[in-house]
Amino acid sequence: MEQKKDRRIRKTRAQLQNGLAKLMKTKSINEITVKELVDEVDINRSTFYLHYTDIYNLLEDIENRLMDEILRVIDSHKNVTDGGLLSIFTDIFTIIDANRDICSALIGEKGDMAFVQRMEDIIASHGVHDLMNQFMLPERPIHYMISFSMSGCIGMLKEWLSTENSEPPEYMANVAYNTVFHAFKAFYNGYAVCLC
Amino acid sequence: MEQKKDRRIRKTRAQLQNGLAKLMKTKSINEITVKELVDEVDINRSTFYLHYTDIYNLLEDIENRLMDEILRVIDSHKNVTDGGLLSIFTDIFTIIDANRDICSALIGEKGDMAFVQRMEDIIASHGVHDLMNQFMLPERPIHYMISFSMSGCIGMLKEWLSTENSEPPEYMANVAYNTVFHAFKAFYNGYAVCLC
DNA sequence: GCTAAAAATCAACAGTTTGTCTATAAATCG
DNA sequence: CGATTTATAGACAAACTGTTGATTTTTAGC
Repeated sequence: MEQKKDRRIRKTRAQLQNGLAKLMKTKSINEITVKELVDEVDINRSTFYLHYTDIYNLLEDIENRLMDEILRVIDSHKNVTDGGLLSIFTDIFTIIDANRDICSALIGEKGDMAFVQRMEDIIASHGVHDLMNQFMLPERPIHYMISFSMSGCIGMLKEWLSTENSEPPEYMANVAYNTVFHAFKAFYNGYAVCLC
Repeated sequence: MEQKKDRRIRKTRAQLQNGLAKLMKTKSINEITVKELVDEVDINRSTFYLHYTDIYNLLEDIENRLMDEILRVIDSHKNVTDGGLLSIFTDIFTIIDANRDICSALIGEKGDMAFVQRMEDIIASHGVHDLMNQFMLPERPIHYMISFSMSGCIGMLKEWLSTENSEPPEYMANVAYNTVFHAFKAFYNGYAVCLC
């Protein structure tokens, strides 16, 4: 889809994206001005407006790149029948590990809730069927269970990103998968006695 | 602690806080200017700077009010020995229900990650001991489990706030408590066979 | 390599918001 | 009531914004 375009375009946008990621490590997104960013990466301010409308539009572009990457890898083995959720988790943790800087900014203290929401939606829409097939669960309260699990995974992710030299992506994918799996299983078994 | 101060001060700050909550329903916090807010509530711009340094400082004040309210209720029955987590959940869901407008803004799509983090920390620091006592869990991976559960609760909260005429706070507290409880229990039972 | 096209730079512009300042009017509490 | 505190009003320089037009540089395709 995305044409490769002019080399200058690719270079400029990469500079701006990396520059924003760098600035976001020192201050929150709302404090970052266009002028400050273009000074940082030594690009003319007019050039910025040639590509983006404002800082948030640039951030959107960065998020889209990440999302595209994740979606592409997920799609690449969607025909795998079993272990769907585990392999999706592995993919996501791996990609995030490769983009640690920007991801810790996006998911951290001064992060972007909309991005987190998109992440949750992706996991939910691609991974939940896997669990639905294993447990026959009633429609109603399962909604809360899904929200719980997806946000829970983000929480693990957040914790993982906040520590240096942390566990490898594969380990994290395992922990996340097992936790969600057991949570669903417990929910399934305990549903009749504890809820409603 | 908080002196009641002058009536004018209370009135002005309340106006600004309500005005921001109202504006946050239509646009994200970063797009809201001081000028726009004072026009909305018909207060002189100089007056705003008499109380707050900027919009984010005002938001901080709002969050602090909420946090104080939650902490006060939690403290009020900390001497209760059992069912600690459940009663904390009930308190929190009740207070949030009473402040639905501002809470859905803070936790929603364009919300404030720092606020969410504070909420998770409160639940974790006040409610986790309750679970620790019931399950003897190893120190290490339990950290991820705690993050998972706390973020999971926020996820439920988010889902709950996003729907009109939703379940009563007591019901939600029950669902959240049971989900966390069973997740921990499953984690405890399955730990040896599934992780590490 | 040459050339037409595209992109980056530069300087300048009006418009807005910001934060601070003074002086003045109004409201509060004792 | 009267002293004190707070809100208002207007003005100010400073910074950032978003756009424009003219110019230079780089690119892709032949």
